Amino acid sequence: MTARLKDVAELAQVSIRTVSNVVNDYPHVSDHVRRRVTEAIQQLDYRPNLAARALRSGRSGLLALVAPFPPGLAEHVISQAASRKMRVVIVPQFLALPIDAALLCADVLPAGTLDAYLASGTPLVLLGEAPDRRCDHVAFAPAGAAVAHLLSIGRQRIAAVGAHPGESLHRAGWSVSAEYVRTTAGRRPVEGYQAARALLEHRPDAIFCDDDRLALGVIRAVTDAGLRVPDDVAVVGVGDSDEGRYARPSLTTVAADPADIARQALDLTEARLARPSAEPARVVVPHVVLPRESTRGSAR
Amino acid sequence: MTARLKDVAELAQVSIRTVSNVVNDYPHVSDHVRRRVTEAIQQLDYRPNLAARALRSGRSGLLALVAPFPPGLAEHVISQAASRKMRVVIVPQFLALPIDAALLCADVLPAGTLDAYLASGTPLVLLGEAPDRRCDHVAFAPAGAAVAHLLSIGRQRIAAVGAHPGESLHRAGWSVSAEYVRTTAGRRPVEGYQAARALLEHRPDAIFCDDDRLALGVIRAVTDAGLRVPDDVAVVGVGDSDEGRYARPSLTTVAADPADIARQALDLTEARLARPSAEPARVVVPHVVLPRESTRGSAR
DNA sequence: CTGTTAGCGCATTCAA
DNA sequence: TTGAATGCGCTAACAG
Repeated sequence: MTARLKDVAELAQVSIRTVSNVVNDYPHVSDHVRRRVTEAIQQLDYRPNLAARALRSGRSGLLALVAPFPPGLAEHVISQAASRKMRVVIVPQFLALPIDAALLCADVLPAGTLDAYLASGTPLVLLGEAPDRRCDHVAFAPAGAAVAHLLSIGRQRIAAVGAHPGESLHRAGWSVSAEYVRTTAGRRPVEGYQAARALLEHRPDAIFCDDDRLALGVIRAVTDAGLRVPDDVAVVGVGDSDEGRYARPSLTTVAADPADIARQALDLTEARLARPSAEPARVVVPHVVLPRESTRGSAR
Repeated sequence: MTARLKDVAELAQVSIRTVSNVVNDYPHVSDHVRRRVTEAIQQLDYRPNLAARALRSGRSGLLALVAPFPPGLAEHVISQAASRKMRVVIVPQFLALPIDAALLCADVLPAGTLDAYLASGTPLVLLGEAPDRRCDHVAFAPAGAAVAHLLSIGRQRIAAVGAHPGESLHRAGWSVSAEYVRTTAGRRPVEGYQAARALLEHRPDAIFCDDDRLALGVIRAVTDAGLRVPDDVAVVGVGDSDEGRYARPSLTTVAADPADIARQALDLTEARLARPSAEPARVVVPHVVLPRESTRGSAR
């Protein structure tokens, strides 16, 4: 049988309340008592029942990252959340967990899901480009920087692949005709591959992908078509993934500091939890282009 | 104010018990009543409080996948779990969540963590090679198939990179000297890259990596060293990742059917939950080599 | 087939 | 600074 607060209290000869105080790091416990309680906890291998705690307190201390969530970013969110006494879970959909808040990548949300999530009443922080006035938002719009980089290396016929490539480019002040745009539902390489095959018929000299994994498929499609990257077609991704860095050619990518994104997202989350009815906030995180072989010529 | 069972019961003019029955799909509810209750639920936007449910029932219906967990496998576990009325969360560490069971990739566990997890009393299912007699286990040992494949294409000086490369090869009946073995803590491409740089001094003609992501770094290291893949050095990974499939050269990999692994793991989980004190079980899932360019010559 | 009710383990209000 | 007692929302045992 698993130990309860009551068992610890009996062993330590104190009340339940005192044990609770110790467990939750309340200040007003005498050192003597605290030690006795701590020992009892050890001895009984007491672990708080989180379901009970969540029920009673109305808070679970859990922050959900809704998949798909970039692993490189998740890493930072997890480590920073720990120092803020929040624990992180990654959930496949917005499943009914007793969570305090959720982080979502706005750009890959299927239509309509955001409404459903909002209806749940759970505080939401959106990451990415698509703006939504109804919730907090860490904004990150890489298309502009990507296009600027491609223009700077002399590319003219810039195509785009991703969730909302037309809108992204448009916001970046760059308009392209429809045949230079391919929308993908997900961000797997296979989707990039297929999109690129279609795109290549129109002879772009550069392809911007709103995710590195898409870009890896794009590179393969370009080279399979007998074209060279970057000589014939330059490719830019987003996110600075490990795989892109070690691909051949290595992938030029647009990225923000993931620690920065994580910090902003957690700041917004904490602020929201402290003041649930505050106006939705929005912060913009800066990003940089990391030029690699896919836009500047192979190392050999 | 969020609606409770009681509110629904009042609106639907039935008892709390009946509402609970409807919510939990108990059979013995008349259609008429069921409809009234369902409408009340809709009208009040009632959502069960999962903390309360977990506290009361002692079960959360949650299966945790402990990260790092291969995304391609997680996908199958998630979809299959849904049809078994289990929900899945991915947790960064074995954090104190009210979970019913956890799936762990055995080969990447830091030493000592398994003991800690076992001590928690949570049912555990291990996936991978490293055997542990204390818990259920879906066994998968790709090294043998990888080595056989490399031998079949005439390779002799086979090196290995991964979590326990020496042991893996040894179990596969293939012994290598220490300079052909590099152990990595994680499975990121950078670790494969560094391991391969060291390995290349000893002129292997093949490198087996116990994970595709490692292998991508290895390929880059080999080509950066001015050697060709596969002509000079063949490379084999494990896991059939999307990135490996679209890399250049595309990555030969050893993989089991992820749907099969997921099914076995969930079968073991369900059996364990049904009979917590049963003897630990072990199932072996078959795997196949998927030959691609990294062992058979580039497409062009 | 449906109503009534007792706790699950904990945080917390009110006393002391 | 600590103790006793209440109830969070729900499931399930018991009753009808």
